[in-house]
Amino acid sequence: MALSNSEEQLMQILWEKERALMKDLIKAYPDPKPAVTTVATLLKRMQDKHFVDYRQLGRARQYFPLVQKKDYFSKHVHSLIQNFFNNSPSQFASFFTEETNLSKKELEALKAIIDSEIQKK
Amino acid sequence: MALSNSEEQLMQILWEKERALMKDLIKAYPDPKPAVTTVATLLKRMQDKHFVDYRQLGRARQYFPLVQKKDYFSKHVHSLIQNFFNNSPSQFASFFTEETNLSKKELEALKAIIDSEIQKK
DNA sequence: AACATGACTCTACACTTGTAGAATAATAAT
DNA sequence: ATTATTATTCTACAAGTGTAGAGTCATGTT
Repeated sequence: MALSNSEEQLMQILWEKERALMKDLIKAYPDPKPAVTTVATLLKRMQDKHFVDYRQLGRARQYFPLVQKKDYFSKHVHSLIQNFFNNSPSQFASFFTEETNLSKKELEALKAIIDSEIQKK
Repeated sequence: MALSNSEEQLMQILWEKERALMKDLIKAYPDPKPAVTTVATLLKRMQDKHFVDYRQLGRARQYFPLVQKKDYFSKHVHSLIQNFFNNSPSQFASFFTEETNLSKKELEALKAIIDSEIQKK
């Protein structure tokens, strides 16, 4: 099951911190901060969904992500590509390149990456 | 306000058809097809969200999208980039290139596109 | 010892989403 | 005319989501 929006936001914080106590999480939220109970509820739901777990450290819990940001993200992109580009990554890529306003420098960098990928083939 | 999943699915059909009557929509759904009333509900909600409108054609309604697939998609990608790549399109691009398994041919094609984008700068 | 603090669980509640039956209206087919 | 078909609106309901108060328990503080 997928994360809801507010769960995903919390997940972002966890990915950044790698592991965190409740107070760290609250601290990381931008204003207006949610109530502690709200975050607790989200964390519990995220545990049910197997996205988060924790370790009991003394009296506090240290929460940490069970899913890598990279993997999570990867699924997103793939479903985007599937839904919007007929499952064609290259179609997506060209759309992306034209739409996103990359600077010349960024484009050059990207080209270099592509070149190195081509080498690998 | 954003489209929900099932609304988005319906939107895909509409984008493909450009305009469509109820029966066309139902026909376009894969099995198991939803009830007509379900689609009607979705359409109404989508109208409320200003994603869809219709023209009365005789006794039937011809539905059509108010939002371009391209624009809608663009927002998605941008928010992905913002959430996952710290707002750096080039970071995203390199991740994408490495993750998605593009063939050599696709990579070459992509490179050509990038070249032409560079020219424009 | 008494109280304040922090973290967690329970409970709740309004809103959204997925899904569709019932009722209605209009037209098409017999 | 009677009936079948199709599209629409109304109503509903379970599940999921966003948000948080109340209560509890352990610990830190005075």
